Amino acid sequence: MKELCPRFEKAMQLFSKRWVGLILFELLEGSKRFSEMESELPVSGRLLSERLKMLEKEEIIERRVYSEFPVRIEYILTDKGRALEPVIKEIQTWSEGWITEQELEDENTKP
Amino acid sequence: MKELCPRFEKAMQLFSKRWVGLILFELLEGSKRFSEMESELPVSGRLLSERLKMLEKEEIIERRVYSEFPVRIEYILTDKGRALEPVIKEIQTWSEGWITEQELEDENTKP
DNA sequence: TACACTAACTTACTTAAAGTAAGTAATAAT
DNA sequence: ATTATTACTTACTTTAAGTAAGTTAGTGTA
Repeated sequence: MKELCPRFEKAMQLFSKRWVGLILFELLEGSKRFSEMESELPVSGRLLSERLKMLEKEEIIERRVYSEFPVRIEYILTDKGRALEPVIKEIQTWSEGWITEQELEDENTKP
Repeated sequence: MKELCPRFEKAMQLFSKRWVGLILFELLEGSKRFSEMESELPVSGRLLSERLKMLEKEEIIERRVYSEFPVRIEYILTDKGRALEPVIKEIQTWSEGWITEQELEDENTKP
């Protein structure tokens, strides 16, 4: 196997984990709480927790704890995370230009 | 659950399938044969076949059959597929700017 | 005619990741 | 003591990914 760019491979490994793109999309709007993301995305608490932990480890997001009642925890993008904005923007642009109404309908009539 | 852009969601669904990004990266270099991609990427024939079929269905790639001996089959990006170039480029740019040597080493010493 | 060669897949099976639902921890108000 | 609230965990089921062996179609060679 030929070696392709290992940095690109690593980045794709991140992106190809489910929900990562949508979580980043959410956080580009500003910092969010766990429960906000849980209600805005069709992701379960279990996976959201797992992904946030991973993104924190990768230093793409930061977890901020506010000792109020009840406890408030906010997730916010780091510089490394904010640097992903152009990627998300390009995916948006592409999806708006190339994903047809038909394709979306097919999705919705699946179950 | 709030409805976020369904086109963006659909696009992320595509990207968050393993190997899709790397297959597109390969095909941006030009048309490729099944065996070429199989040897250049650490993906098995089973999944490569599955992903190519999916990308063809999404009209991102085209499958061209040349009746030679032995049969030659080439995969090539459609306009819709080539329109993904900026996405791939932005991921490359990000990965070059933000993925550290350290992170890559950690990966390699995992097993 | 039979056997071998090649590229491009398939099929059958194992392992890992994702989805679901119920449960826990910490804190404070009643 | 009981309830409320947020942010998770744990245990379990289902789906997707990984591995390896097998199949198909068209030649070409003995």
